Amino acid sequence: MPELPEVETTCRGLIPHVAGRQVTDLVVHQASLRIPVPEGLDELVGQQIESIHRRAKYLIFETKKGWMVIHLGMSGSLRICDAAVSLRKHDHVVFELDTGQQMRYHDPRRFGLVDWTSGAWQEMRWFKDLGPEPLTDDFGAAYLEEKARGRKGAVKTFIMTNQVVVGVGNIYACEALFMAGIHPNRAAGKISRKRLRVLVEAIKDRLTAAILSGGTTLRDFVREDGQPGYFKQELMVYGREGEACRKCKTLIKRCIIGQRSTFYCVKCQC
DNA sequence: AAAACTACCTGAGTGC
DNA sequence: TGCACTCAGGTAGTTT
Repeated sequence: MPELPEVETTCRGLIPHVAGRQVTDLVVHQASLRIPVPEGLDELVGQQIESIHRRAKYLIFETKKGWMVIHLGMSGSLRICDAAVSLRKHDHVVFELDTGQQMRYHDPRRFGLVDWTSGAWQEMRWFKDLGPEPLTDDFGAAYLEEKARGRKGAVKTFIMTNQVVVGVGNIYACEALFMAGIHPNRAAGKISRKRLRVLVEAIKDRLTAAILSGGTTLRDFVREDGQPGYFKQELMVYGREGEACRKCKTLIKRCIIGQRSTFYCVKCQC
């Protein structure tokens, strides 16, 4: 999926087109997503989108009547286009706006979700056990050290755990660990506070840089205007198995950690 | 409590 | 050209 930078890119791209606009109609072409698209989503019709927020990898659309929550799963995207543009396969939910444009939720693998609540969004099950946002001061070395204490599992799995910190997926976990010089398989609880500080800064740095590049497009991700993100060019290890390390020329290795492909440099990371 | 594994789904790529 | 197979950005839920 879209990890945090891709969701943030989508959020920023949607705001000029959607914030302050009214949703005049809504058509669900495929309700069978990660959870069924709820009936209550109809309440959105006639409402003005006051603003769009991001929490973790969730997009939150604010109206006076309630909140729509969208997660892009592994292959989802939200695009703005003219109503005349023909629908594509996997355009599952179409939102008609009072500008005459449409916002289309597209998701081949259907791991994403579209949800609605008339209560407080924070009370929804998606937000119950989430850790801090990585780009805020709530996420720091002291916090991470406390969380890591006693953990014997791989640090890579650890930083990808949403109860620890949100928004770090497989790409940016690999990239941040490379930048921090930490081997992805090292036990989380056995990393010094000094190195955790470096890791925290590496996570913030890579996520921030990726947002500036409009995210990483491997296959599916596109911004609201259909353009790809350009951070792929800056990847140091992800997807580079057998290629030369950009720092030391050693060939990049791939292994499986927590069922996920993991890329690292044996010389730069220990 | 934490770690390990499962399930959800389509499409692209590879090897035969 | 077709078939069988592997792999892919996430995460909630279940089992060990």
